[in-house]
Amino acid sequence: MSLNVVWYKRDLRWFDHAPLAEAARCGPVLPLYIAEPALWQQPDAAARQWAVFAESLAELTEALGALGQPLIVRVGDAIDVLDALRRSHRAIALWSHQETGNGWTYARDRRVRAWARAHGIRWTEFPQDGVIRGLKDRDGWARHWDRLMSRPLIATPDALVPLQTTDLGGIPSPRQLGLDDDPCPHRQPGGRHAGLDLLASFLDHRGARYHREMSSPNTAYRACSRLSAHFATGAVSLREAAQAARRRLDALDALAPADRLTFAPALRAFQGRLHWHCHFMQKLEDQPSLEFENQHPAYDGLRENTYDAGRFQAWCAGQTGFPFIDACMRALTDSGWINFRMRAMLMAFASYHLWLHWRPTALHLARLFVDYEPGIHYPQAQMQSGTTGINTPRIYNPVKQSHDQDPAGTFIRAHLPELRGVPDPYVHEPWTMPAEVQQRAGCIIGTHYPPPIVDHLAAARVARARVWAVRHGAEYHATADAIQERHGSRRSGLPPSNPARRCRRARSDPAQRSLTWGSEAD
DNA sequence: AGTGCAGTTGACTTT
DNA sequence: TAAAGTCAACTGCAC
Repeated sequence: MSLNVVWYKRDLRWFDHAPLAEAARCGPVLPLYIAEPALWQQPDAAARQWAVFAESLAELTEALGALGQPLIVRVGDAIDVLDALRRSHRAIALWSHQETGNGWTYARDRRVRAWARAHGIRWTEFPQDGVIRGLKDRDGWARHWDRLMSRPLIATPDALVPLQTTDLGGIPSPRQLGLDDDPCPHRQPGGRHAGLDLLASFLDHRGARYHREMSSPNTAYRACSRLSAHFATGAVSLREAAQAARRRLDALDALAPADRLTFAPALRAFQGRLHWHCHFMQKLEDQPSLEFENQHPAYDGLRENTYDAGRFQAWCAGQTGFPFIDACMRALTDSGWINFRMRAMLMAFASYHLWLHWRPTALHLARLFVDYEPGIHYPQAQMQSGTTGINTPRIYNPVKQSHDQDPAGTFIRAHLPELRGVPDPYVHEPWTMPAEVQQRAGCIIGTHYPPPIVDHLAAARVARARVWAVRHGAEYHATADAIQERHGSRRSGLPPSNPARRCRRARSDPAQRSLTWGSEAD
């Protein structure tokens, strides 16, 4: 009988885990996590993400140990580790989830596939999160997702046969993986228990006004589920969250009408976010080049040659002179999380107002997100930069957003101590403070806080003109229609410019408007 | 009390 | 998920 190696990647749980359950039915299981230094040294990786993984791994090994066989942890290259197992055991079979990761994990999986084939090792991969590998056509995707999400959750094996393994290995430190220091004082904890606690409190009370409170960073930290980090590590399965939300929605009938009336739309909004989470991952699964290249090639060359390192530094440091932008960036740096709308604003501000190419800015955000999910990140980064070809460019006004989302300046003052003394009328645009008010506020513009790095109205005007000039170019629309056909949601998105298809679209489902970026299934 | 006008609001379209 | 522009309906007010 062969030894069944369950290769954990970003599915660090023991419940609703198909590879573990199937492998356990076939014989003895060796649960394995390979901490790959080369992966953690990629430019999108950061120690804060590893910290969440490490906490999840600690719980995983404890839980598997209770079943009979703790997790075995190895540090090194995946093929070196797997090949060592192959050589020390008579026969092995490999079990895992399919991973929709970045280009590096995609290449690693192809290497492992070749290695497995060369040695006659069976590698069984299970789909995760409703992402379909080798998808030819987006039609019917939403129905497929609904079907997958309503399948029964997979039970944890009753017991695992203990192996006579000499060395379990330990969870490596960030330094062992080559990670730099990455202080994140308000990071949320990793691990399945923390994830299940969040799910329970979100469905019990925190999420009651989710759809209304997700947009402002003043309310979002509490009112969003904050499950995104746990979906990224796989400590909680998307399906168990979707089914818990479903059950909660069904149970709302017992509530007083006043509670039901807000909670029901909130839960439906949450379900929508879970759907969009996978919708975006499917995009990167279908087209891994979205991590590196403009989705629509007509935008090639638009920003590449105008890159301004000083602007990039100011944006990264939360020193652009726009208080709301800077407060969002500093809150994100401090906690590893910010709500979807502010992520979109930060990205759009960098791409439009500062005219920075999305690659370096997307990598910076990736390193700040404890819930970094490549399949959501790159399609979103491109969408907020106007390079997809299928989404209308949306340019956020940093001052208007400030008034809308933080009218009293609470969030700004919480994260920009240098602005605490600035009176209300100036907190959104401190550069308009007269000199004597600056004196009294203890905030001299140019000394304590920078003047705005750009004239935001003029910068938005120029950016809009540049992007629309590309859209009006010859050749643009034929390519855009092809992209819509391949990637566009069948529920929403721009109507194609082909009139025949526009008619067909008009009869399809009502527009589902919310989208997700990491978090919001957060 | 009706009319004309400026300014406002909201729905809808365009970029 | 944005913001600006357009247009029509509406409001307050002077005459």
